[in-house]
Amino acid sequence: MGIKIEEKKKEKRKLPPLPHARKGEVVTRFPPEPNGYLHIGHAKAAFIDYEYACMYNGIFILRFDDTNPVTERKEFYNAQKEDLKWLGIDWDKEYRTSDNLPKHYELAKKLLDEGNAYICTCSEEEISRNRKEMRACNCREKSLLSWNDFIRMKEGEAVVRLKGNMTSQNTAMRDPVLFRIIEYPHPIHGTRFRVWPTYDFYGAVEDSLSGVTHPFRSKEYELRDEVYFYLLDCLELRKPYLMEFSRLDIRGMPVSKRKIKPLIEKGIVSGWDDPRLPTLRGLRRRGILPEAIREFVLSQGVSKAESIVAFENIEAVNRKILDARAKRYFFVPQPIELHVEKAIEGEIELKYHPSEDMGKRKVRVGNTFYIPKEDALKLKEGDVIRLKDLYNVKIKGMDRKIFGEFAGEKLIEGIDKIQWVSEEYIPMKVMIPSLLYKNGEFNEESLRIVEGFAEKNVLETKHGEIVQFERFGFVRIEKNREIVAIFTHK
RNA sequence: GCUCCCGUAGUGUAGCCCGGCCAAUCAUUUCGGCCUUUCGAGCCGAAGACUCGGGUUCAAAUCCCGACGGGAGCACCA
Repeated sequence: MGIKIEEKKKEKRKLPPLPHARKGEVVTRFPPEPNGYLHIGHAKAAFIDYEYACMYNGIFILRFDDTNPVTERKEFYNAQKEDLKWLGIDWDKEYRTSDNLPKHYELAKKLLDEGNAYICTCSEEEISRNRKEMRACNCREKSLLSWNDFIRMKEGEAVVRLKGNMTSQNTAMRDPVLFRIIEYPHPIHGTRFRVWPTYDFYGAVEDSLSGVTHPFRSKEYELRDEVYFYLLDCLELRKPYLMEFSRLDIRGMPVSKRKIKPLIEKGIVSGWDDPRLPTLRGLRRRGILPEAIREFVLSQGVSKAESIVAFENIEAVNRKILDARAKRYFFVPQPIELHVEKAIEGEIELKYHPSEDMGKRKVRVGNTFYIPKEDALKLKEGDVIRLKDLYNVKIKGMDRKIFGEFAGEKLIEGIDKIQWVSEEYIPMKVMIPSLLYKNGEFNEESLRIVEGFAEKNVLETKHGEIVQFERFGFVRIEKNREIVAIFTHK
């Protein structure tokens, strides 16, 4: 019975079954645009795609939707791949949408030839106005321009539009733009292409051609479903089973690139990896584990219901995973000196973990210690405290420092056990990130710094290692010019 | 404004398609207790929800209509 419960607990989180899915025949895809760093919202999409492919022994494709040369940047192709790998996501195939442009052009000609699309020379404003007024422009029926004319035109002079339905209730169907001209070098193809497809075109076409059976996208595309299927009908292409899910929203934390970018530009946060940010790099610096992100993100499910989650939910998942793995060290915030008479001097051993076998560390102790100010302030003469894992100390008096006396090694029940450092300490700063916004307003205290002394053994940690400072919280160690810790959570 | 989507405890989520076994799942949170040489983890217990109003039905969280609330779209951006 006990075993059964344990098995159940360890069982990995699962997604609900996929409609119309058969083992071995599911193909999913994650299609980021290489124009920025991935954030937790991307992680949700990527995990849903990836997990479903795994669940059905299917194929998972990584596709770079790099069809807007103005915004794509070369460095992000790799940065995004690194972030996905960090999450523990592997893909079976990888390609760029931009590599398929010749195929897209072929299909565009087909649409034009068969009267399902037309070349429109109206201005953006005219197009917008006509859409609002549900009116077709002259280009729609009377244009004599061909694909070959189009590709010789200048940026802004003309676009290819789908012949949808200008009187549709769904504004997305009112002749959406399928191709536009952009005179701007592409990070991969340089000036090889000038005509670029829009999302409505390549999204549907690529899903269909690459064999994707279950494409997922976030809810804001819902209105475009009709375009998606109509286009594929015109092109006589296979129609995948399209599904939508709600975007991830975290209270007090801007998730979208749109909201994060200005914060960086204004210097409100230090960069894309600022630990206050829900970018994958920010979360990583903060000590959030990829397993926790997966667990959290999948717990949100694939529903269309909008929600604003609290960051505590991520922390809770993370804490449980971390607790079993993180080594323990002593860190004393705002240290106050404690002088102990009749102290036992020498070298002692402390366990790295209370229950897991991780070995021991050595600490030299003399008669001088430091304990946290917060604990020191509570002390009165005559109190007996315990230096955790060491011995008891009776408080004799205090002025600037505290004076105490050795009071036995035997554990006394019910007294405070306080973490400490001996004279073998290193000064250390802990950065404490918290929510960027509170009640809708910028939180001036979103990044606090606490100074203190850590036991010297912290020097042995690796850059990026996550440890627990006992009674203080989990932190991730960064070793650059100096050694600092970033607070993860309690 | 118009159109579409969504609405289960403080938070998130299962259930809704195929009405009854739902006096509604799980997690988080909060509060008790146990355990523990950490303010962490673990264990036990408690608190707490079907937005509202109508209708259909023997029976509605589940189906229908309406209201209200939230979100999205109305880009040559995805």
